[in-house]
Parts: sequence; C-alpha cells; structure tokens
Amino acid sequence: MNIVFKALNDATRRQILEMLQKNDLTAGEIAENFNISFPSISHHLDLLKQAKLVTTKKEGQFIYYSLNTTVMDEIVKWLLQFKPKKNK
Amino acid sequence: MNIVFKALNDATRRQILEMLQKNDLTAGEIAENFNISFPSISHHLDLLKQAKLVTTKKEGQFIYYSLNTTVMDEIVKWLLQFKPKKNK
DNA sequence: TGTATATTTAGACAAATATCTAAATATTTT
DNA sequence: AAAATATTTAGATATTTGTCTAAATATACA
Repeated sequence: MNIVFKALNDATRRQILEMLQKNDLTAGEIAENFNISFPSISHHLDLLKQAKLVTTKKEGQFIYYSLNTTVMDEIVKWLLQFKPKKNK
Repeated sequence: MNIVFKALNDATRRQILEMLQKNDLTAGEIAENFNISFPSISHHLDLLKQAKLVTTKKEGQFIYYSLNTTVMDEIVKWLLQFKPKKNK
C-alpha cells in the first residue's frame, strides 16, 4: 500500500494514469506529452509498474503501458473506512 | 489534491488518521503512540492539517485533532474515474 | 507571579526523490 | 552486418522530506 501511495504522490505519474484511461500507450508516446526527458519518464513508469498501477506488454521494439485499476480498489477501500457508516 | 496525496504518502500520517477514527485526540496523545519525537509528530500533524484531513480545536492548553473525511471523497472520486463504468 | 504542562517553531542533517546526460540493451530496417 | 529506433540503466546532482535537539509560545496551576 505504501508503494501505491508513493506512486500516486506525483503529478506527472497521476497524469500518466489519466492518459492511459483512453488507450494503452508506448513509453515514447507517453514521454512526448511532457517536458521531461525520456529517462525520467521511464523512471516514473517504473514506479507505476512497481505499484502495479500499470502493466506492460512488449510488441516488437515498443513497450505498451496499460492501466491496472484493480490496485485502486484497495486504496478506495482504505479511504472509505473513514467515512461514517450509512444506516441500512 | 497534490497536498492530499502528499499527506497520505507516509505510514505515520496514515496511522494517525486511523487513530483518529475512534476519538479525537490531543497532539500529545497521538505522539505517545509513536517512537518519534513530539516535534516530528507536530510536523506530521501540520501536513495533515494543510491537507485538511484533520481539523483542530483548542481546549485550554490542549489541542484536539479530529478527522475530516470530506477530503477523502475527492480522492475516492479521482480513483474511481479509472474503474470501467458498470452498465446499469 | 513564577513554575509546570502542552504544543509548535527554528535550525540542522541524513535519506529519499526527481531530474539530467551518457551509455547500454533490444528490436527493426536497409 | 550496420544503422536507426525505442526504451532502460547508470551515475551525478539539486531539491524535498523526515527526523532530531533546542528554543519559543501559550495556557494552567500554585
């Protein structure tokens, strides 16, 4: 859980997740959208991967990144524990 | 939103939030539960306050900290946007 | 008014993080 | 096989973060 919050604690990484909502994208396509070097984006992608927020699939020389939304369930669950219970 | 993710990105701070679920607590009562100095806990509390995850109320020489769960709604909403929509 | 208690603020420091450039690896194309 | 393309890994550096001790502030009590 630690690693998920860590991965989410960066605007660039959150933006990457938002980008992946529509389509899977290659590392290069993702990097093009930022004024940050490719290696830096690669590092961000690595953190997202460590948190299992994204998965990868190699196709030829490209690596496609996809969103994995199942991890978010855990965080949502943790957050909702704080909300007062509704009756019924 | 940035600041909320930042506040949540620390095990000590998340534990403080969990402690506040049951009762409001003073800074001192919170600090007693950790092997960390009072000033450090005070700093964590400040970050939680900046994120509006907690509110404070002064009573005499004590400062009571309370959970504010409304902030979590925003984060939950952000996280749920990624989940594929269910067909009703 | 002076002392004890509760908490924060200030300043210092080590560890973690985001970024960069250069080099390495893997795949495709010519 | 060599060159081009896509991406990662390595190593360096500046910034941010969590922690500490010491000092400051605020309230209560004697």
